[in-house]
Amino acid sequence: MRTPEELTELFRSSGRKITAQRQCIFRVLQGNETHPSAETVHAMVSVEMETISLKTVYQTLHDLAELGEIISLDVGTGMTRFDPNTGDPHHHLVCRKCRSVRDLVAGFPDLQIPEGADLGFEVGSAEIVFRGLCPDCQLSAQGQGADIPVRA
Amino acid sequence: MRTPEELTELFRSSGRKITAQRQCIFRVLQGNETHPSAETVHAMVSVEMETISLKTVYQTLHDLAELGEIISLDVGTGMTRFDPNTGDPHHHLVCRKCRSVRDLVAGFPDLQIPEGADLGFEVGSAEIVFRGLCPDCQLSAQGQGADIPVRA
DNA sequence: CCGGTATCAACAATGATTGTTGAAAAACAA
DNA sequence: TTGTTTTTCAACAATCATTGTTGATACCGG
Ligand SMILES: [Mn+2]
Ligand SMILES: [Mn+2]
Ligand SMILES: [Zn+2]
Ligand SMILES: [Zn+2]
Repeated sequence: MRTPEELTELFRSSGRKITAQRQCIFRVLQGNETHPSAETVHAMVSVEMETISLKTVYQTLHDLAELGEIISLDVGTGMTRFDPNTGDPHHHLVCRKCRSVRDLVAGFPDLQIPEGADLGFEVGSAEIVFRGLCPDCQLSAQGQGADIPVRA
Repeated sequence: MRTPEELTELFRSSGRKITAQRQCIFRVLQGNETHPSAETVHAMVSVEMETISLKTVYQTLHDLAELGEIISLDVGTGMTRFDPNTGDPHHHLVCRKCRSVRDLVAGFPDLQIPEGADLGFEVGSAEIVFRGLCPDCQLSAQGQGADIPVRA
């Protein structure tokens, strides 16, 4: 994702108008590595703008995704997560307990599908989701503690 | 997943009763490689039993998942898919257009996370989702044709 | 300044899934 | 066979993330 300033320019040049809400969302997303959901973005933005609506957040996130400035992620946590890190291709670590999502910056160049194993699919991309326990949840996982079920 | 006969025994020995509905679901799942959703299982079972309720299908699928006989999959198609192939670990090919899901039986033993890249996560499993176009959709993809958006 | 967006609140709707109820049917142990 | 327990069913309502709607107000930008 580009800087809020560049996004401002991009929005304008793509026929969109610049509002305080949108710029606030730009700022919140900038450098954010937590892969927030729309709700989470809304909560963060609400600190600065108490009256911003969740609807507006969804709209702006969709605009950003449409422009390729953020990526919509579905890692099975029940809510779409948004990722401003569009620069380097990467994979994700997902905590089974608290559902936090972190980047895993590693190549894995060996995702070549063996001859004939692709069943005729024309494969365009591959995503790896590593599931486990984040550092925080390892501490609080003394003995018991059920995982949060993955979506429904 | 075991055979319908073995599942019948397993259900009984786990305190569950055997019904015509459940056995019908066992049969439909047996050897099914399409990763059906609950709705799809319901549709298939309905051919034999017109009055079976979707609720019953959900219940039985959950029982089977609880017993480890099938796996619940979330590959971003909006509906949970069920996989009776619990024998060999494998990954999945997902069609961007029709959302069909097929097995990709390949090792990928090189999913070792580089030192320090795991951010302290205690990683238990890794799933790879390959996205692309299935053979059928390659044919009907002459020129245009929008992808079905991934969940929401 | 003016026209077109954007935002807001408030609300309804979606779609997959789960919960509830009460009645009827079936399973199965004795 | 009988009696207890489970399961199923229909018909609903509820959930949760997300999208749509409306009408009024605000404000961006040429
Ligand atoms: Mn990421
Ligand atoms: Mn599979
Ligand atoms: Zn955690
Ligand atoms: Zn397809």
